[in-house]
Amino acid sequence: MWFFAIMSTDDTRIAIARHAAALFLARGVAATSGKDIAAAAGVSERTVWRHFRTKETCVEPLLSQSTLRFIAQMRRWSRLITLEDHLMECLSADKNTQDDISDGLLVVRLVTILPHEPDLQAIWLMSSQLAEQGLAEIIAGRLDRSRDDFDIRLCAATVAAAMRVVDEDISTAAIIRGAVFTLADVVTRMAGAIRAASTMSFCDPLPLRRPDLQS
Amino acid sequence: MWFFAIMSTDDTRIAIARHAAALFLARGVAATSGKDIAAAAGVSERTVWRHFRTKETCVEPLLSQSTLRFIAQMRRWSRLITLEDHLMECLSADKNTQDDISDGLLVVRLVTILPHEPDLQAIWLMSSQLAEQGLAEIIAGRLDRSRDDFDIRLCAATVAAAMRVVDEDISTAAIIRGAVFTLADVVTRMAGAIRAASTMSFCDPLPLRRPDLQS
DNA sequence: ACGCAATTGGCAGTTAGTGACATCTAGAAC
DNA sequence: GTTCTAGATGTCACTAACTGCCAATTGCGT
Repeated sequence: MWFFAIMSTDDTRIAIARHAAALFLARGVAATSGKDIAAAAGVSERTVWRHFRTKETCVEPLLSQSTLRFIAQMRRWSRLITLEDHLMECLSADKNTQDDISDGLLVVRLVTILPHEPDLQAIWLMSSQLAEQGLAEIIAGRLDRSRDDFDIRLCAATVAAAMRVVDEDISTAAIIRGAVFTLADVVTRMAGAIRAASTMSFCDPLPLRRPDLQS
Repeated sequence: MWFFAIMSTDDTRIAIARHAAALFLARGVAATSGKDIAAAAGVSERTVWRHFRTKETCVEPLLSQSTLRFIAQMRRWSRLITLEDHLMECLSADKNTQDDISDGLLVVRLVTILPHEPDLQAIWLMSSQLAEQGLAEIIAGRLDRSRDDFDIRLCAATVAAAMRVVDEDISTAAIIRGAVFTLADVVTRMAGAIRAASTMSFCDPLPLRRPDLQS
């Protein structure tokens, strides 16, 4: 029964990620050692290196977690619903548990220090690419295409890039300039950017697949 | 006169990058040590670490060199010329020296192994972001806007993402499947993707700036 | 020829990361 | 309840990655 075992390792992974993020935010990446992260997370240094190849990648679960959750929500996007309506659901239901909220804050704060921390920037871009792959499947599903089609990959890449830019813009506006955004604000900006960026039209209601083509 | 001195350091940087790329391609990143790279490049290990923070970043000059050259060409893009016509110039003039050709081949081959080498993937994405910044300036210049405008950054991000996808697609098609592309093929695909991805219209001839607004 | 500034090499030392093996924990079987 | 077992963690020795310091070299200006 490796299922529960894996859950627990994911727990330690995310725990390490949270403490690593806090330390990176407090002192910067260079001034934080693997030993520091291990001590803060209450595990041995060996355990840190067992879960992460480098100290920078320690924050990766934090970033990929939020994108994976978003992608999982997007998978439920009905073909009858507009992008705006579904985004509204995704981003409101997103704020579920207390952990999700504090993790989201950590991510937003991390995004604001990306310009000074090139190593974290690389991780951030990788997590954006994770979103890109997920989006490729979602868009492919909506348009009855393969996720490997060039057009689908192109569209997913531009949409993922647009979402990343909106993320960065909103994060810096919120943390650096103290701006406050309502859910509607975020949905409007995100949907607008996605619509502008998309190279194929998948944002508005689409005809249902013919039943005989589906399960 | 630090000018020639810097040229020489750039020379050693690119020399190290070429040998590192060759080794990464031959044995993979994990099986290549900093000592190996230093020996192949004919410099001391200390010199490698003086120029690069990690062994993975050793290939970065190779990637950024090609994007920087492309960006430099794009800066000369006249407002009276269509994207296709200027791309034709950029990509044909691109194949200038023998070094440029072999470097380009190295880059293309590196792109094909990105899926197996996550560390190199991060570098690749960073170099795509470098292109993004350059594109932001170019697009801003064409549209008389600031490179910091959200709309400009958004457009630059989507265009850079599109170019990256085309790069990846063409590279794998060429190396893995042995496809052959003419200059016209590449220009057509690249321009098509850029046009599809662009969120603002900057690809076609634009009215000249009024002379009194310019130098 | 000399001096200066920038680059490089050598080497000691620190930090990052791995391998091998013992220990611990928690569910499964009896 | 005891035992068995698989997976996670800890300990420790070790290699690879990387830094600081200082001497040696290079290349250009005077």
